[in-house]
Amino acid sequence: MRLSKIHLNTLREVPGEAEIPSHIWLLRAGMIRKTVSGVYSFMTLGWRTVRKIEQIVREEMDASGAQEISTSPVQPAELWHESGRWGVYGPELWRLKDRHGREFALGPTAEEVFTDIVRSEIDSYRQLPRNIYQIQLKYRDEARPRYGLMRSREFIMKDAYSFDRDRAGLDESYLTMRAAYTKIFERCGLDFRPVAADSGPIGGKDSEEFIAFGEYGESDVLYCGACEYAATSEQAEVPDAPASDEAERPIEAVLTPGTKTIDAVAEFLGLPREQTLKALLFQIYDEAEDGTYIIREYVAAFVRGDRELNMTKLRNALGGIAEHLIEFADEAAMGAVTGSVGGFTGPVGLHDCRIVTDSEIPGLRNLCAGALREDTHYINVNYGRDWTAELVTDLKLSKAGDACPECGAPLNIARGIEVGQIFKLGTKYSEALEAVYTDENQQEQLIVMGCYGIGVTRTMAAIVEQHHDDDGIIWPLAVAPFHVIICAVKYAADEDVRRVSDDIYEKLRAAGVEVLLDDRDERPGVKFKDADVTGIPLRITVGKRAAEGVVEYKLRSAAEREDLTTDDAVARVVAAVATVSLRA
RNA sequence: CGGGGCGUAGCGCAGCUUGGUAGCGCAUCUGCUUUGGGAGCAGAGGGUCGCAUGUUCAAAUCAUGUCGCCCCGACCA
Repeated sequence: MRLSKIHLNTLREVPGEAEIPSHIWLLRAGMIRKTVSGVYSFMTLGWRTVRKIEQIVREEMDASGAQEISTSPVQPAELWHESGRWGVYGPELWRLKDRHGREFALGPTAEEVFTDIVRSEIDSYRQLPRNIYQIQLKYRDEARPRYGLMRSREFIMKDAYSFDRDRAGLDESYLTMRAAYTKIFERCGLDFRPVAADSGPIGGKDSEEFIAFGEYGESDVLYCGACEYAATSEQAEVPDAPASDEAERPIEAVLTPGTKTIDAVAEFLGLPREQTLKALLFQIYDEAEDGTYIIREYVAAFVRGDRELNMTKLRNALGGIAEHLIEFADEAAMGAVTGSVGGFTGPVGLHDCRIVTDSEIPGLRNLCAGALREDTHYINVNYGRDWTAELVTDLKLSKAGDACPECGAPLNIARGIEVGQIFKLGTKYSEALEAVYTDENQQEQLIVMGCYGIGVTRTMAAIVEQHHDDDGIIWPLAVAPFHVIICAVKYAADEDVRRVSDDIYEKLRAAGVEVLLDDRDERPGVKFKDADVTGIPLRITVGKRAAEGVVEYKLRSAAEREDLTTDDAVARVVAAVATVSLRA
C-alpha cells in the first residue's frame, strides 16, 4: 500500500497516560487509540497486526483439529444461573438489561454458551471428541484497567473448549492444546514458558499459564534452574520445614508491650521469626440475591512468622471462596471475635471462628503467639496440646530461594505476562448444564471438558514489551503490519527515485510481499522516524543512488545498512519473508 | 474497592500559591526557501480552562460537590 493513502498518525511525544513500553509505543506508532478507560480502537497498522496474530492462532488451532465457530458476546443470565456463576463471578461480570428488564452479561469467557451448544448438538459417543473455538471480543469490567492493552476491559480472546468421553480423552486434548499454544507463541516471537497455575474461579483442577517474560508483567513466576518445574507464585507448592524434635516446654504468658508486628515481638523476646506464629483474621461474605453482602463467618489463618500467607491457597482451602467475598477483618470484628486488639491474635483460646493452619505448623515446637490480650504473647505454644485447627494444609506463599518441590534446588523468580491459559475443567459445567452423551453400552455419561484461552490483544502488547528499542517497535516479521517499507526520499520531486521505488514496489507486491511505499511529500527524517516507530522489520531506502539503480537495505533490528542493486534488494526481501511462511 | 496524583486547543505542558484581556511547544492550514534522521522564515485558524453549585464587582485561579483519567495495593486473557 501507499503510505500517502493510509491513515497513520504517529505521535512525537509520549501521551501522559502511558507508562510502559508497549503502551507508549503502540500509541506513538498510531496503532491504537483509547476510547474510554480500558477500551481501545485499533487503527490501520494496529489492526493488521491483530489480524496477523489471530491468523497464527487460527492456523495452529485448525492444524490441531479444532474448529472455529462464532458466538455472540451477549449471553443470557439464565445460562449463568444454571452454572451457578451469576452469583459468584462478582462485579467483573459486565451485566446489562434489555428493554423488558431481562438480564444479560457480556461474556468474559464462554463455558456456558459452548456447553449449551454441545448439550443440544451432541448425543452420542460417536460425536466425540470435539474441540471448538472462537476469536471474539471479551468483556471484564476490571477494577483497574491498566497499561493499555495489557489489562483492558474489552479485549480479543481466543477461547477453545474441548469435549471428551473421559478423563483420558481430556488429558490428550489438553496436551494437544499445550503443543498448539507452544507453536503459536513461538511463531509470535515470544520468550515464554508454560507454568503450573491456579485454576481460579473458572474451576477445575489441572491448569497451566503461558507466561511471556517481561519486566512489566503482572504475574510472578517461580522456576527451577535445575529442572523443568515452573509455577505461578499462587500455585507453587512450598515444602514444609522439617518437624522439630525439641521437647515441649510449658506454655507461658509474657508481657510484650506495644509489639504488634512479628518483627517487633521477635526482637523484643530475642526469638528468630521462625519461632513465631503469624495470625491473620478474615471475614467471609455471602452475597444476597439483592446484591448486598452479609458476613457469614470469620476465619483465622496461621503461618510461621517469617512466611507470607498465600491468599489463593487459603481461598481454595476454604472451598473456593470468590476473591470479592473475603477480606481482612476490621478492627471492630477482631475485638468481637478475639476479645483483643490487632497484633495480639493467637490460636490459644480462640473461638467463634474457623481456624486453619499451614501444614508445617503442627511439626514445629514452642512457638510464640499472641495471647488474645493487649501487650501479651504466649511462648512455648504447641499444636495439638494447646490448640488445634479445623483444617491443616499448605498456605505458604512461595518466594525466591524456596526449595523446588520437584528437585529441591532453590527457585528463581521472574515477572511475566500471562498470554494464555489451559485448563482441565472436568465435568464442572457438563454437570451443571447436564451435558451428556450416550456411550456404546447405552449409558448416559457426562461430557468431560477442557478450556483454553489466549489473550490476542495482550499477546500483541507482550510482543512489543519484548521487541522494542529507543526508537520504537521492532515487529517480528510474522506479526508485522507490513513486511517491508520503502522509504522513497524525495519521491515527489525526483523522477529516478519515483521510477525505482515504483519498480521495487510492484515487484515485491507481485511476489506476495506486504509492502508499504512511503510516497508522502515529507522530509527524509520524518520518513525514517515513522518507519522506526511503527517497527516495520525490513526497510529499503531509495535516494541518492537511485539513478544508478542502487538502494539501501536495512533491518529494523540492526544498525548496519547495505547498498544493493534493486533486484538484489527485492530478492533479499522475498527470501526473508519466505522464512516466515515456511515456519507455518 | 482503599491510598496518591491530574483534568487548560488534536498531543505535551505553563498560568492557579497572591482572583482582573487564556499562553507556550508540537501538530494543522497558506506562502516562500529547504530535502538521507521528526526543517527555516513569515502569516493564519483552533479552547464555554471536565461539569455543577457557591463566594466575589470580577473565578482557569478560592470553596463544596460531581464526573473522568492516571499511578500504587487486593484480582485476571
